[in-house]
Amino acid sequence: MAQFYDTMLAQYIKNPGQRWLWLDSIAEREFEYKMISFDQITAKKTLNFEEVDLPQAAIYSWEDVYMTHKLYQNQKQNPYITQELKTDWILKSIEFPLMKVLSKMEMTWIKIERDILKWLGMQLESAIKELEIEIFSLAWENFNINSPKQVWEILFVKLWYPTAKKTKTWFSVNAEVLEQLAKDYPIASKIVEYRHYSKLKSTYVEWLLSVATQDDRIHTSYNQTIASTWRLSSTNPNLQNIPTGDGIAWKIRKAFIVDSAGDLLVAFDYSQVEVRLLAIMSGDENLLKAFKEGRDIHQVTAEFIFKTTEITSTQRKFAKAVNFWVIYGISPFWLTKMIDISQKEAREYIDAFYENYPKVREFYDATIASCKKNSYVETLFGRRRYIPSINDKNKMLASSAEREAINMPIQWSSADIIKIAMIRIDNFLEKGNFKSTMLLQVHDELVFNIVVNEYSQLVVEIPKIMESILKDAPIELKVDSGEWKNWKECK
DNA sequence: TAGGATTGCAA
DNA sequence: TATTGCAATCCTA
Repeated sequence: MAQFYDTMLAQYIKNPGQRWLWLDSIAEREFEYKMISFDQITAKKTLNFEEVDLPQAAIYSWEDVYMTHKLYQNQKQNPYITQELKTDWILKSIEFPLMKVLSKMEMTWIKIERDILKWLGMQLESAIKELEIEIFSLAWENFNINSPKQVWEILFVKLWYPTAKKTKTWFSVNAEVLEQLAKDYPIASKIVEYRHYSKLKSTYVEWLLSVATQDDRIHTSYNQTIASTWRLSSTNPNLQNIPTGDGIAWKIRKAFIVDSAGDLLVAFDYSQVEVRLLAIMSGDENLLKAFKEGRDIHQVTAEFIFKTTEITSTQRKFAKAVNFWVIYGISPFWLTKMIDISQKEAREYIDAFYENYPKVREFYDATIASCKKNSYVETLFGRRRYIPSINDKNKMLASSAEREAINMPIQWSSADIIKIAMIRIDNFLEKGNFKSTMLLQVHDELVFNIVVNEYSQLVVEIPKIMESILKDAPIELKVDSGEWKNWKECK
């Protein structure tokens, strides 16, 4: 394997929260060296680089090379990037190889069906028009519904509706506030509906159409050094936030189609990675047992909490929220907000959870204690994140740091798992000379364009690779998959 | 015209 | 009173 190294990725892995990772920012920060900027040398881009005086261009280029090398030397001596901390391993085994996989994915364009989007755009357009008329008549005047300020004026100043004021810097009129009002005032629900449709129209339908090429293909850029969680992010367009909802929203996914007739679009997604990781990392017997028996984890938690095997759908919903709480570390207050229960009940449910998954509690206590002592937590793969605020005198800050400390090792380990899976799958496809291609990554989901005669093999092999990332774990990960003609049907 | 504030979509 | 992202729109500076 060819040797390669990336100073930006190394810098990022050291501190994913750092915002400015461009070479000139790092040079200034680490070496107090101010590099010549591109703007400077091209007189604010009025010149092409070829037109720049050769001596100047040479110095500019020399700086790039020199500083990169200097940074590389610096990183090699940095105690953080050593074998001991596994950072070196993560760079060589995950981040660097992933670069190649991502570049391939960026060059492989996903196809869309313009007509579906255009048709959808028209549907949305007429729905928006109708709602606009209704809203204006309910408000007794025309105004800009997209302007929060004007909505506020109409609802609370002109119409004197109860000031359900939820302030940040001003009065909020977001969906949550409006839905409260909607019980008594139809205009509020109309505005919510209006916003929903116009969101879909401008952010998805129109945006996708505008970034699509002549031959109806779009591609996204994956950023490997943006997220403070070491996850990927996607831009131009962002394909990681395409709606999944049930209404008109899901029709957007219908527009993502196969490359050529006969192919299949297949999505493989990790099922409940976080809870499985919690089981693996805490070693909790009851949690592990539930997974070994292939049981529905929310059902199992519900049985623990409500001490019966006859679980209603509401009880399952509650249990699901409790599982959610534990993984994300949200407060009991939030739990009462998500499901309609008292704080006392929320406490009881949470206590019941810990009672029945005792090692989860131990794991959390140990994680928090170690974070308090060392100011950092680590993921399964040894990525280290410093959370000094855990020892802050400010109680709010400290407790939010505690939540972060228990949430991070679980949630962020999954970012590595899928990255490793992507590298292995790419290897597998390359070695076997497969024509099928990896198209998208959406945090815990991978989408492929699969050529029909490779289907039977890949639909077995890809999940197999994804599920076996953690070799010595007591339980395997689980991947759901299926065959489809467009992305919408993947769900 | 740039950028903050608000809003809402995903995992 | 969970986290991380990207993008649209409005509106002020």
